[in-house]
Amino acid sequence: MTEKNGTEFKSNFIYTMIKEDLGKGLLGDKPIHTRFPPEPNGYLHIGHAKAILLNYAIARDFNGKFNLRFDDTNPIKEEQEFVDSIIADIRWLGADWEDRLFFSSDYFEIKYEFALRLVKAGRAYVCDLNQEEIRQYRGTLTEPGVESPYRGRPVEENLDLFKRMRDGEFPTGSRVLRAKIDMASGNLNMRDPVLYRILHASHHRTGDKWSIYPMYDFDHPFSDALEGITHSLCSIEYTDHRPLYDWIVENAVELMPEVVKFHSHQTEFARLNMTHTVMSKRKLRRLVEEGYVDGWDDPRMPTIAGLRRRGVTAEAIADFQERVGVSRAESTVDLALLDHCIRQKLETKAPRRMVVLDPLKVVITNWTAGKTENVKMENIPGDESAGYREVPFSGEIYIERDDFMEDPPKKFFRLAPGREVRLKSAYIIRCEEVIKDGDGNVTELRCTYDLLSKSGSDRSGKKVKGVIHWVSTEHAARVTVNLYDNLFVVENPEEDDEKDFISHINPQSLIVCRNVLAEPSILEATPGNRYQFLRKGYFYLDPQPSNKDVPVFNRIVALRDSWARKKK
RNA sequence: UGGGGCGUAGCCAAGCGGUAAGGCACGGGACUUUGGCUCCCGCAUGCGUAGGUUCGAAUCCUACCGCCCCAGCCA
Repeated sequence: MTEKNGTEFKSNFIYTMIKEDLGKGLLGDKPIHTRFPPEPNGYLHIGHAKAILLNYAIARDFNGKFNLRFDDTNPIKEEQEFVDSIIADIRWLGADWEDRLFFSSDYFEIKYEFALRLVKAGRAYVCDLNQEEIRQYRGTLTEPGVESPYRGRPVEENLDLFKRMRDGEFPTGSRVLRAKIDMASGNLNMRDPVLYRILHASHHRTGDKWSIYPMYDFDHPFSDALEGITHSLCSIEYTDHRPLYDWIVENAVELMPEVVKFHSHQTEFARLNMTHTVMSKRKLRRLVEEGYVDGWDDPRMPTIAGLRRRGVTAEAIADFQERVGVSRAESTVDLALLDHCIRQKLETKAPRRMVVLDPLKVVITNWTAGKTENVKMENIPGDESAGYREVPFSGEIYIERDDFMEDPPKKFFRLAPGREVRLKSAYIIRCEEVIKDGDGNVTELRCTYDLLSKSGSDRSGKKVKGVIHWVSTEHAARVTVNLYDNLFVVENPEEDDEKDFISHINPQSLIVCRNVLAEPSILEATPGNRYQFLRKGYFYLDPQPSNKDVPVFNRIVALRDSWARKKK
């Protein structure tokens, strides 16, 4: 087993199936070929990432090919803006389609030819029933359908009508082309499904060339077969469509032998759901349109664009995808798993910085007035190659407000009256006096430091349990920090059908901290930089802040905090 | 009441007739100049339920139960 080739250790039903197909020589010398088929009508989210990375990984692991093909058969819903964002997102994720970027609409002409041949073969007919009538004739879940009165239309008449549909002679919605299959089938998809509808609409790629557009069930299998896709993966809800998929491909192989030589097969797997978020396009759109978030790329959104802007790495998403696995069982993955993957990838890569989010002033009373001393800090613990930096220390600093407690519980080992704590990479200080304002709020701590306790050359003999971060007041840089948290307070915002999912939004999903104090080296941050703010979490320099004067850092994910958990 | 799919730990998920992998979460401990990281330990006499076949069943058979999807000229 090697790192690059995952076929040995990835144990899921799809890999198993492919290995069997390969073992049986089912593909001849044809390489494994997958595809990701997005409809350009919205932004991609992490659920799509699962599909993208799965398809891509299969191609990579089996030395096959991976296509990107836009399913653009409905001009009314689709836009160029979305093809651009989808391409950018997939590229960022690292899935490589090489030179195989396709559009379903590229094949409109050959598909039309296929439709013609179906008609000639007597397997498709033009139906004049209106939408409502078609619905009624289709029957119900428990009752069989009734055959359309146009089902027996002669081939020549069908041919004539279908050509005239293409020529734009008839109004939108007035006629459709249907497959002649089985109106009594228990599977509604087989009750003479619509193959083409009349749509006088301008398409983002073909313009006004067409006035008929193919339906998914006709278009998708044919496009797969045309591209030589060996394994066509899709989500579970398409399971019912598989007989129709096969019907189309079998007919394509028979009727279009000059272009279709391979019978692709559809395999379904469960789509990804995650706790504390929503994944449906409709709900995500509502969040954007009703202003609950700042757009599709808001860092709280589960969109690829949102995750990217938050600072999540593509590497973490790929790791997440592999850990989640693939199966046919409906599942909702704990967001904590994604958080774990994010932290794990950043642990050894993100340089450390000291940043105080909620400051409490500390004056060191026995420090020489006006003196500044530089202390040396490692950028990444345990990684010499990441180097060191100098951080200025002085007699007035800020520490995190919650690193002090006036009346601490037994296991609290940070600062408290009379207690000692180490200032990271500097000295041990003792809290001598607590200063409060008129309302009893702590406004300042008076401490003394131990000259002998200097980090790296400690001769004090003291052993303190607590180590806290700090920032020298005089040298502090000011930055803005966006603390992002789960968008929803409940695990499953969609659980209750009665209650609008909006009501579960976390009012604290974004806390903006302005005038946050940071060690001066933070100003060296350049776009794309990720840091660990000591004891706080991983942060990403926002690539597109609204205010360019002050750096804005987005919290990617908080550090694990076993103290916070213990407190509960 | 038709057709299809799915039930293995709190959440994912291997397992394919030989006696329940792994990850996350959780609990405990060690280490620690990040209450981080790392490292140990623990965590299903049990695989939706009930029967049956078998020397042996999560795996095979039967019946039941529960959840999800399908009646777009959306994908």
